[in-house]
Amino acid sequence: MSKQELSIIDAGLDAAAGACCAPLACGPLSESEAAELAPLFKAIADPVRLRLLSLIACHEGGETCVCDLTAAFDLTPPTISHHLKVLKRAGLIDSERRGTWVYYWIKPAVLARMSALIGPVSPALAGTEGFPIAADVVMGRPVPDSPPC
Amino acid sequence: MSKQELSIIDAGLDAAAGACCAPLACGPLSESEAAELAPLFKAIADPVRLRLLSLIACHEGGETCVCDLTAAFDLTPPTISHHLKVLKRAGLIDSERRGTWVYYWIKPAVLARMSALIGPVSPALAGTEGFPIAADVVMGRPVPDSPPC
DNA sequence: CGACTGATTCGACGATCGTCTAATCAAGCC
DNA sequence: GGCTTGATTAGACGATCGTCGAATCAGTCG
Repeated sequence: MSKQELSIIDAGLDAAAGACCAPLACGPLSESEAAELAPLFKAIADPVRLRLLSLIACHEGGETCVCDLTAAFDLTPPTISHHLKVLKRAGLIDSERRGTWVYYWIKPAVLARMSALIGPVSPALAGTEGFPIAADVVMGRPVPDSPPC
Repeated sequence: MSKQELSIIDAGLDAAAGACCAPLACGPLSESEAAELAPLFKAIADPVRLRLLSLIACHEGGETCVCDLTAAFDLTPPTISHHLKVLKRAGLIDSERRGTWVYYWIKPAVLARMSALIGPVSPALAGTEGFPIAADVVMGRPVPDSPPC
């Protein structure tokens, strides 16, 4: 059930990323692209989910038992379960039941694409192309000098 | 008015980024770090604001008149104004009145740091599904090539 | 000054969100 | 089979969010 959601997401991201070198900074996002991208950011736009994500991401072995996650918060198990569901529906994590316990792991692909969208250029390209934003980041003001695409 | 908010944000980001080489994937976010980071993502977790941001970011000259922005949506001026305010309060954009018109421009620094937080790893790894994030060099981050946490 | 245009603030409305308790499902063990 | 433990689902509640119309503020120009 989360599969087609994922494909939709991927399609959207591909569209957004494929159009130009620096998705956000270059091509104005279309209405539909924005509509597909926004839920991804909404999924991580919560302190609890942000911490959940980082707990899962940094756990050795790459996966984390739910019991370990609930223990890290002052919230009730249902609440944690709810947040995990939100993250999973967004395609940021996946899970599997093994015996009594359920394990969650992170899916870095979507996260990386979100990162690439906001951080104007993918890290790999950054070195070769001298992309604007990385350079003028330091200053508050925009530097209108270079046309990205 | 937005000044102290900004400093708070910067402090939070510095704390989050300074603690470790790969914020999300390495150090489990503290409660307070998550509390300061989440609003940043919430600010862009809306289709309209995402489009606003991209419209401003990709506009030639680096700044955009509000009138151009409202024209790009089916929403009323007050609504656009509201979204711009949200983005500004988050520290993602700034504005200035010049005569009759108000111009907005993007502040790439915060955006770049958000990007670094969620996508701290090279995209090569991102393609492979499933496993954790080897924390390595980040795009813009001045990570001293020191111990990977 | 007074009218006009562009942008924001104010209040109100329905919709969504985050959290909880209670109930249910899943697997292991007496 | 019947407990026990771990995790999720269901339903309810208050809080926050996105949008609007109306009113207000800021400049410009007759």
